[in-house]
Amino acid sequence: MDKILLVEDDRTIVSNLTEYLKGQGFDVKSASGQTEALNVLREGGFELVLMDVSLEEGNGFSACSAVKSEFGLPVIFLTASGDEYSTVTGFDLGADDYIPKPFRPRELVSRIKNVLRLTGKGGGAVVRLGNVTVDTVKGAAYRNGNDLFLSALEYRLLLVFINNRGQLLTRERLLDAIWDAAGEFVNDNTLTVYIKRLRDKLEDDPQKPEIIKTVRGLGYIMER
Amino acid sequence: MDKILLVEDDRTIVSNLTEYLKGQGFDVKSASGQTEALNVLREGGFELVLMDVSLEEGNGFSACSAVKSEFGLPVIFLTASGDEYSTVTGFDLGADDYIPKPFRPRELVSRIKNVLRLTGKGGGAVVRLGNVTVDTVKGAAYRNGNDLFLSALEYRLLLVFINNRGQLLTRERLLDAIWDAAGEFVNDNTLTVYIKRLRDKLEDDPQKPEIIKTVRGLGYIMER
DNA sequence: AACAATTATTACAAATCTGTAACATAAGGG
DNA sequence: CCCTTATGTTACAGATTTGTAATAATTGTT
Repeated sequence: MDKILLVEDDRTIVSNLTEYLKGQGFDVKSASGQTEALNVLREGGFELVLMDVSLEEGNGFSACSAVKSEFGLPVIFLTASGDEYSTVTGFDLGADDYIPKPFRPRELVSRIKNVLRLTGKGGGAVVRLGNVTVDTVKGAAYRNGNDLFLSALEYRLLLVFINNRGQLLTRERLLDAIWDAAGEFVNDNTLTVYIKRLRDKLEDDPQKPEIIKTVRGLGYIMER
Repeated sequence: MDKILLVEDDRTIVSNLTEYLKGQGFDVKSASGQTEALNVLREGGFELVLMDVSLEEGNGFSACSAVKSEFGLPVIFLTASGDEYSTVTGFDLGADDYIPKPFRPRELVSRIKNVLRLTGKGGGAVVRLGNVTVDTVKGAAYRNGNDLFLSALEYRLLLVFINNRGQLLTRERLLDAIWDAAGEFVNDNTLTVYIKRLRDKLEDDPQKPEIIKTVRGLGYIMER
């Protein structure tokens, strides 16, 4: 399960939170200060950092930047001072959420899961469409686990559908999204051909498309 | 600037928040209930929905699912009841943040910007590297605003660097990330050539790379 | 059923991508 | 400074991508 680092110097809080979060299925490590935190992070495998901003050495904010820049992990601030200044500055420094103490453990878990989902850590950033999986972190699409080796434009076209799932996309809008944005002028049929190429790679039965559907006279739509 | 829909039936709150958010550079529209909200959303162009969960018709939670499924927009709940139940359920239904009333306007703005950043709406999901911009939503990279037309593999290689910024990446790791994952066996020099191709497109002066740096004997690193 | 309009399919050259090899240059150790 | 090794550069052939055109199939409407 997701591995979390808790940066907190209050032994009681550490022990309580650790126990609670472990009970919720997280793998929890702790560190009592910034320096220790960075050392523990180097052991690798962490998905998120929970950080008390009332830390003695430094002010927590600088530690946040350090975590972000060296490890690229999401950070949630826990703080006693629920004042406006801290909130704004915390977010400005790249905190992904901010929870004033006292907080309820269940809310903490909700927010942890939420941040993991939003940041695409903990197994996110992947869109599933039937047998097809699109991983925008890797920039690749897979079908039944096999790399589809989409061409650059096929991939871009697929992203347009994915980012507008459930919405009808007109031919014009699709053409604009891929070709016109670059100031190209292409044959109208180019889109039709690309739709076919995508379907041939994505669909189980390209003759009966389930992923990219035609809405005659209007355009195409990707079902959710 | 970012276009936001405020769903709230209290006229006073609507007028106060609208004014404040407009002052912060947001384009704010409002709706007093779920049905109206969905109609307004159909006018298009929205980036985020702020939703009061103490709405009369329905309970706000179902409206959240509707917004998510039909428009794919991030939703922030505003609520009078800061109770645990609402928080958990709100996140479960896909809310991207949850702000109990009363809240400070500045905190609201922070959280809006944060959600826009995390969800990649509002011009987010874009990574800037000097003159180069990578938009993983569009699946494209730009230099001074011009599409670089990276090939599929060039783009994938770039993503590996971006997702590991500030970390040293060995040749082996890079080769694995792009080629070995697909079970390919390629010449070791293939990577060197791709590094050059990327640099030729990304760097201002490919002879003096600033974005992808060589760490002799160890690998390559993308600076932050 | 006949028709027009839309969408799908196929095939094809030109452009680009991809991997390799051969050669060039740069960096570090003795 | 010389030598070795790592990295950079260039050029090339084969594969793939890309856009177009010609043709076929489908759909909805008379």
